[in-house]
Amino acid sequence: MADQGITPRSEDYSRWYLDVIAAAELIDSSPVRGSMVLRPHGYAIWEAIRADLDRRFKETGHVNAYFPLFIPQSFLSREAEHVEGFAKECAVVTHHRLRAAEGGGVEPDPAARLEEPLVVRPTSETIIWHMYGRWINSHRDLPLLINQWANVVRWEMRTRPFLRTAEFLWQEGHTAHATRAEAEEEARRMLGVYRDFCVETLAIPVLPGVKSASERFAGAEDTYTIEAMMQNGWALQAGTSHFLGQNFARAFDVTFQNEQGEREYVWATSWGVSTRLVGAAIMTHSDDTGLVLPPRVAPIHVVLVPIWRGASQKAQVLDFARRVGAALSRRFSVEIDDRDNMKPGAKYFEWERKGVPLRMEIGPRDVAKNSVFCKRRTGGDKFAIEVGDLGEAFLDAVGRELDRIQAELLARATALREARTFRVEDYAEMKARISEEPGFYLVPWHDDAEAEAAIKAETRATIRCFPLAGQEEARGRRCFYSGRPATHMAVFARAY
RNA sequence: CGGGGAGUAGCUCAGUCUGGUAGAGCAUCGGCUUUGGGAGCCGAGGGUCGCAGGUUCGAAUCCUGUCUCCCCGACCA
Repeated sequence: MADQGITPRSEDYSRWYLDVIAAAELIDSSPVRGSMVLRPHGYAIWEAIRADLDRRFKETGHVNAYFPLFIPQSFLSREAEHVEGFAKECAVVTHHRLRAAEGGGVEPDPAARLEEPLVVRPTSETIIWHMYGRWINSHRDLPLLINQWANVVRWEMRTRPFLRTAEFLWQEGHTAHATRAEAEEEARRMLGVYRDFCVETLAIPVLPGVKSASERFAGAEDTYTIEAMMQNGWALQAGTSHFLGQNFARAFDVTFQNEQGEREYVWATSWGVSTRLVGAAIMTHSDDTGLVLPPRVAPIHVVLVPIWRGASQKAQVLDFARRVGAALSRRFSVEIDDRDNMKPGAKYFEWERKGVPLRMEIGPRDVAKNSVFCKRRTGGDKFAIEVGDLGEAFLDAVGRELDRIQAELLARATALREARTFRVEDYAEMKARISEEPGFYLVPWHDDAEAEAAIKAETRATIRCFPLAGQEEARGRRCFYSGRPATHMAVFARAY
């Protein structure tokens, strides 16, 4: 293993993020610009996220399905705003066969040009609503609550591992409802599911809110968001949920017969989170030593490092470690690092880099005391846990340590966000501070797209959202920019 | 897509200016010795110098093109 120097956050935050990812062997770059290879340790984090969310989706009545990767080009033009939003970043398939090229290699066979080009999905509203048109006839077919786990492609100009890649993994929920109220409720319900997931599972505090018109999803009437704050004070949109009105129903002519026998357009929502969440977790919790992961998504919960001197100790220590490991495996994901070509200290550094929440050192002294010597990835002194008869009491004790780590991470992230959330009354103050003190700037705001654009040009900060909570504070106040009566409370921040 | 930087062994890099046929440390493999916070000794393997053209007797080195990565912008989950 090469030297895994990690640039300190204080020196270069972007570099630090890339170093952490490389040192933990989460991803590798691929030969194609902007597409990343998810290595086993990185993919395992996504698998944990997916398993947890999938359970939450099913608990709220959704079912999974799978729609095709390829979308007929003509579908993208059906909804005017939608095409405008995505046209610039679509990959298009034009041929279905290669042939040998002159001078070696291969090239698309001109004789195999597709009659209609196929777009690699940047999102699936169009093909899904095409299908919904065939499935929905009566109010008895509604609501239709479908989710899919898939990859999508958006040909981004600038990419960043996990946070923005040309191809990424995500889930997209697409629901159809009989009434506006029901669809709006669904969009908000799923935002709540995302919020709960981020807080409970990823230990990331998030701010739920509504997007301003300029940040709204292409084709949506309302876009809801959860905004997270990274350690450098920048905002990251961690998930979105859209109330799509009847836009896609009209574009794809999806109607249903209501109880009075009248035909009506269907009301829609869509909502998604992506592998960006892995990046959010990394950026929120990791430190200058390397990756830190919340136990609930850590691929390995506990690593056991046996320590011995001489062959007889080795046999004794390994036997004990394996019995402890077997017991822990009943409830946790466990790794026993019995490599004999590495000293214990080197192993500690390696597992810390990889973000394993809890380490147990097992040497002759621990065997004699029937305990394990533990260290939490979040810090603190080493401490012993009695293993007893390797029963439930031991597992409970280990579980409490993991819960404690989970809670510590959430508390730290919450404290950082609170320390970096600023209430500001006038624009000059934000403009002066935001470079040196990046964070969430909560301000009274008179909604105005031009003013928003002007602020972005001057400060590079954008409206991340109008928080769902606390909008009543805007009443009777003046916009921090224009002085006009405030229509909203807005959060401005630099964003990824 | 514009501006800047970088691609040489698994990793970090030297060699490029001044063209002469590839090097170090770490990692890897074998052996011995080690193991409570980044081990030591001995030996070995490993590179069409990102790729494609060009100049030249000869190219990692000079020229042109191209791809990928990183940083800064504009665009975006």
